[in-house]
Amino acid sequence: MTEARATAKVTKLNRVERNAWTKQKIFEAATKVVGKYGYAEASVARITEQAGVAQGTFYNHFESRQELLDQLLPKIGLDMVHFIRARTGTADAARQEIERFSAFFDFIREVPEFLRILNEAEFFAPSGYQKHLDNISTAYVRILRRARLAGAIADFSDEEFEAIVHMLMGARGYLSRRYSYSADGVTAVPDHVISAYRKLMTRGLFNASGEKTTP
Amino acid sequence: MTEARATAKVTKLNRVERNAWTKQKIFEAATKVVGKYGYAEASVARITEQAGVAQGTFYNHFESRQELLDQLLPKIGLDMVHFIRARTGTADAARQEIERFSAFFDFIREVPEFLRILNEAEFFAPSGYQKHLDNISTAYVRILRRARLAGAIADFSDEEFEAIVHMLMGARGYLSRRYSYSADGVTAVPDHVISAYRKLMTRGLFNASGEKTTP
Amino acid sequence: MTEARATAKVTKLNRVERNAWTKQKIFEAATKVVGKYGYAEASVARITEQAGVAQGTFYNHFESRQELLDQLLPKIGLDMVHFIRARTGTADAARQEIERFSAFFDFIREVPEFLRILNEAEFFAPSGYQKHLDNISTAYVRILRRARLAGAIADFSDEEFEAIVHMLMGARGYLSRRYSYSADGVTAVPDHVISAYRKLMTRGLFNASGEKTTP
Amino acid sequence: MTEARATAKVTKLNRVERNAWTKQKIFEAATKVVGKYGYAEASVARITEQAGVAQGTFYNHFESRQELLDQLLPKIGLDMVHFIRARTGTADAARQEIERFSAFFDFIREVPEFLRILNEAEFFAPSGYQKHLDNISTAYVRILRRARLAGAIADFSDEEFEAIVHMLMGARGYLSRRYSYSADGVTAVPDHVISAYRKLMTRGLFNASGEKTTP
DNA sequence: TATGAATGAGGCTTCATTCAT
DNA sequence: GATGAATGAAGCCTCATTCAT
Repeated sequence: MTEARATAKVTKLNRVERNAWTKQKIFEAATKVVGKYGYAEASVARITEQAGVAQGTFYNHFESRQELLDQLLPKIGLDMVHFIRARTGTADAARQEIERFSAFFDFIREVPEFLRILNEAEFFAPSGYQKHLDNISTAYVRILRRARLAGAIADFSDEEFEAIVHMLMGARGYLSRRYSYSADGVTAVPDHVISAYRKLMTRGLFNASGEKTTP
Repeated sequence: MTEARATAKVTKLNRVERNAWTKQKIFEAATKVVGKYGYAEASVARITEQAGVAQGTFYNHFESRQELLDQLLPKIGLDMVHFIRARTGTADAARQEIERFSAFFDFIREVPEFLRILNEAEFFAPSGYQKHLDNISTAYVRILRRARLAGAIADFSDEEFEAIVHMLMGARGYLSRRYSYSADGVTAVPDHVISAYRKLMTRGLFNASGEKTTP
Repeated sequence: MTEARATAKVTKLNRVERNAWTKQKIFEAATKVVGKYGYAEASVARITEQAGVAQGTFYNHFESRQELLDQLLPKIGLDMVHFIRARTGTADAARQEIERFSAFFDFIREVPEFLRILNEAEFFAPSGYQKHLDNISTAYVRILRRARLAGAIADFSDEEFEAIVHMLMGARGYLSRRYSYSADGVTAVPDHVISAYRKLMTRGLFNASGEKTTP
Repeated sequence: MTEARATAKVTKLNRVERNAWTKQKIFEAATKVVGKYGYAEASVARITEQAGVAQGTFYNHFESRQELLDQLLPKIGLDMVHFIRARTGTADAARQEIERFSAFFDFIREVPEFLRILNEAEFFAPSGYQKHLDNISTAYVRILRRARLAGAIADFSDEEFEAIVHMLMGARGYLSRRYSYSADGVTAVPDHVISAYRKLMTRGLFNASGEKTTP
């Protein structure tokens, strides 16, 4: 009895693992395909071929093509959050913002598919996009609030924070599209872009600590 | 102007005029359809039906569906430039920027289709999108340069201007999507959004003349 | 008539005629396919192949596969009504009923596809089936009423007529399935079937004029 | 009895019993599913889900989906025969026929799935349908023969009996479909239907003893 | 130039059945 | 015997584009 149960458990675990692995394969294939061809060209046929499974298999793991597409961005978005958090030091608030800004572009180079997945999601995976936006927005506002508490930001209301965060996200998006796309991959963001961002932020948002104030 | 032409009667037109008239009808139909359903749903069948012409007629005026889609944004984009220019006064540079920012959202309410056409163009009409971007970007950089010449902006290089412009466009796009969409049309942008934008600009970009500094 | 048109040569038809001709081809193909394989196996691919047109063409003439299937029975059903009417003489009511009964089976032999199209329609083309049923039922009830007026039937109410009609239709369906199907087509109904029907009707429904009353 | 077995607890069954129990569960599930959704929607997935077993399990008990579907009607058909027999009294032949007719509709209300299973079987489970037909037909003919022997029916040959039986079955089928289906279940057959049937039978088939003309 | 039917590739999804565990 | 993921064929439908009238 005990033995039987034991082997049953192992078998089941194996099954579960196999299952998860297949799903993971499909996920990765989708990431690659969407990253390379965009959502519009990410047909189930293409994804499953890339994953090396039959088309029917797809529907053992996802209700529909859309369901997968909607899960794509939030999943990678979390990876991004962790990545950026790990790259943010303990300097003052303004400097941390610059670090986050830079880390965002570092992540894009690390996960080249991310950019396209992010940018197109709004129209091809709206519900996934919304989820991602909420994830990022709330985290970001929390950061700004903390900075305000610490005295690094003055004169901005919570509502204004939310608007600011949308501007920042929008700015990053635009910049990344303008400067990071290239024929064969993603390149570094030019220095002048970062310097422009720093100026805008340190002067416009933060209590100018990020810039060496000329005496 | 689009509207004027559109509402003109179809009376006694010669061959050339009839031709242009038909093309114009298709253009307007496409604007409506894309504005309402998005590029993805803007099939040739739908557009020609809305225009009241046969499907085949479409290909007498456009090489392909994509060609029309690519022309859509640049065309309306110019309308927007004119609209904003007409709404910009002669105040100081910082105030003018705020005026432009507001005028942008006014235009969105005036031409409700614009928002969707603009936002989706990046992915469904990339070449048209690029053209629009260039149009706007060069015009905008020219404005900033003039402001710098006039002493309203200091300390920004031409390259940085370009980056700034992209950030501004990105910010507007995000904000418009966040605050302007609504169930039955486009609503006004909340005041706190405009105030947040003003603070960011007047402090971060311009030589703080846009804010009345309380003594 | 359907047949006449169908076999007409395709010589110099104008647009409208060509269009109707194509639709007719699809109709006939569907009749053949459903008659031979049943609705379930009547895929659009099979029908269009039989019709000699592309699959896409199908949807220029019918909204959906179901729409065609639903039109099939009522269309042939009308042919049947005409056929039976033409074979009904001017004898007394009871004899006419027997004539109709026989003509029904004659029609089945004339249009062998009819049987299957009729029998399966209830489940595969319910709305078309309903329409056919209404067509037949109202016509039949009218006939019975007239017979009652003429004194050939007594003692049946209108409601009972409706029930009777359903029984008659059901009986025919069953009988046709039982006796008319065969490996390579449809065979004649045995005499004893007709005689059984006659007895049931002339004694049960009509005022026994159809039988030579033994003195 | 089916129901009794179905609701029995799964306690302490040996191998053979467990096996039969599983098969029975699948049977019942199929009955429910086909009764509710029809054969066409009765996918193996749906049936096994309803039965609470894995899809693979299905194929340990049935060669194919079709095999199960073909067994469905004959099985329930026998239940029906028993049911009707139990409700048939010892009155004269004509009255018994009316009793059977009524009992048929009673059974439909008792086992609501039966109607759909019966009606659709002809096309979705033809071999099962044929088997059922043979079961019923032979039993019915035997009854009529006995009535003839007893002098209740005259003037019908054995072959004619068979035709009559098919008519009766057809009539019932039609009537049940016409009068017994309803939005939320099966309703009683209207009185005028039964009266119409009685008239047809007592006059057309039997030696008019079934109708007592009240003076 | 205008028309609109014809085309056929390609998309998403379902499903009976198999098979390794 | 039970399980359930994997398979791949097949189904319906959409749509940009072509072409004869």
